[in-house]
Amino acid sequence: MRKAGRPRNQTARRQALVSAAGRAIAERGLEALRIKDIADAAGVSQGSVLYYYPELNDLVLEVHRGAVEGYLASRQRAYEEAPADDPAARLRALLHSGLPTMTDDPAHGLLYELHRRAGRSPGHAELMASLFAREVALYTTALEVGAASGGFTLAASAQDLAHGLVALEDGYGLHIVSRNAALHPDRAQELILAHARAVTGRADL
Amino acid sequence: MRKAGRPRNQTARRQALVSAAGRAIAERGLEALRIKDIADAAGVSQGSVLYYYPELNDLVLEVHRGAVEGYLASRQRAYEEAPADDPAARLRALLHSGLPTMTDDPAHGLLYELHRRAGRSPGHAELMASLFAREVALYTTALEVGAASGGFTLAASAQDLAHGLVALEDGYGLHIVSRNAALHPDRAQELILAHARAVTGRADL
DNA sequence: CCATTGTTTGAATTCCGACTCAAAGAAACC
DNA sequence: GGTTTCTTTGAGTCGGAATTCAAACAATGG
Repeated sequence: MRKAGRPRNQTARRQALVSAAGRAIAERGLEALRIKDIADAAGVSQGSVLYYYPELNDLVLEVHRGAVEGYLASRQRAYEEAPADDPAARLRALLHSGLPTMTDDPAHGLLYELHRRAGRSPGHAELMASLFAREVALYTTALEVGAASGGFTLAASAQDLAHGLVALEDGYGLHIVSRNAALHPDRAQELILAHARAVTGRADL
Repeated sequence: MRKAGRPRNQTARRQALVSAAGRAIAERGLEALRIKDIADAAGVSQGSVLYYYPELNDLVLEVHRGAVEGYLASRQRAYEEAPADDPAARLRALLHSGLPTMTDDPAHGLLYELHRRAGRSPGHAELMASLFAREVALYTTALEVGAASGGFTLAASAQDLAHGLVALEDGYGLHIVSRNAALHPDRAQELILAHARAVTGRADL
C-alpha cells in the first residue's frame, strides 16, 4: 500500500477534504456521516482526515461555508448573465435559480442538510443567516432596478418583497427536498412566479 | 429498586414512551437522541423502551405522527375559536398560530426537528406532506369563506394563495427556529400579515 | 395458592466508530 | 548523502451506546 509523504501544500489537501466531505454529506446525510466516508471520498486514510481536522465540526462548518458561497455565487452569476437592460429577465433568472429542480438537487440538498445544524450551532446559524440576508439583498436590488427602469410597480417596499420571495423559496424548497410527492417542483416554481408577477405588476414574468 | 410486573395496558405505556421521546427529542435533538434519554424521560429502564419499540424508528415516527396531529388540531382550534361570522378574524387567528413565537417554540421546534427525516424516510415524508396539505386546506377554506362572505378580494385562486401562505410560514419559521438573529419573529409575523392583506384586499387584517 | 403469562430490570455482551500512535515515506535543506 | 520535518498510514485502543438475556416480579386464571 502506498504511503505518500510531504506533498504540495496543506490548503489543497484541506480543499479536497472539504469537497469530499460535501459529497459524503450529500450522499449519506449528516446523521450518518462517518470519518471513514470522508476518507473514502477523498481517497485517503482516516488518519489523514483527523490530521487536518482534529475537530470534525470545523470541517463540516467549512463545507457549509463553501456551499453558501458557491450557491450565492451561482445565483449572482445567473442574475448578471441576464441582460442588464432587461430587469424583468434578470428577476426571472433569479427566480429560476432559487428552487431545487428535482427532489435531489445536489446544491440545494446539501444546503438544507447543513442548515439542520443551525438550531444548535452558532456558526452554522450565522452562515444560514448570512445566506438569507444576501439573497434578500440580491432580490432587493433586482426589484429596485426594476422599479427604477423596468416598469415594475412594487406592491410594497423592495426589502419586504425580497424577504417574501426568499422565504417562499425556502418554504417550497424545504418541501421539495423533503420529497413531498404532492408538490411538484414545477408547480412550486409557477406559484412563486405568479406571486412575483403580482407584486411587481409585470404580467410577463 | 422497584420491579413492577404486569401493569395495566400496553397502549398507555406506549403513549407515555411517545410523549417521553418527544420531550427528549425537543431537548437534545434527533442526532443526540439516546435510548437512555427516552428511558429517563419516561422513568423506566432502557430494556422497557426496547420491549415496546424494538425498532427505534417506529417510536420516532410515532412521535412525528403525534406532533403533526397535535399541531394541526391546535391550528384548527384557533380557527374555530374565532367568531364564525368574522372571516377576517378567523384568518387572523390562523395566521397567528402558524409561526414560532420564540426561537425555541416547543411545538414548532419539534416539528422542524422531525421534518429533518423526511428527506430519507418515506414515512416521515408522508407525515410532512400530509401536514402541508392539511394546512393548505385550512387556509383554502378560510379564504373561500372570506371571499364568499367576508369581503375578501382574492388576488388569485384560494388554493394558490393558501399554498403561498403555508410556504411563507414554513420559510420564515425555518429561519426562526434556526436562530436567525436578523429576523425577529415579530417582523416575520408582520411580513406574512402584510402579504395576507395584499392578497385578500382586506387592509384591516 | 399454584401456575402461567406478560412486564420490567440491569448487568453482561456486542458492536461500531472515534481517536491514538509508532512506523515509514517524501520532500527540503544542508 | 544525511538529516530534518512534514505527512500519511493502519493497526490497535478506547468508550459509549445498542442489544441481549436470565432473573425477578405482578397480575390473572384456574
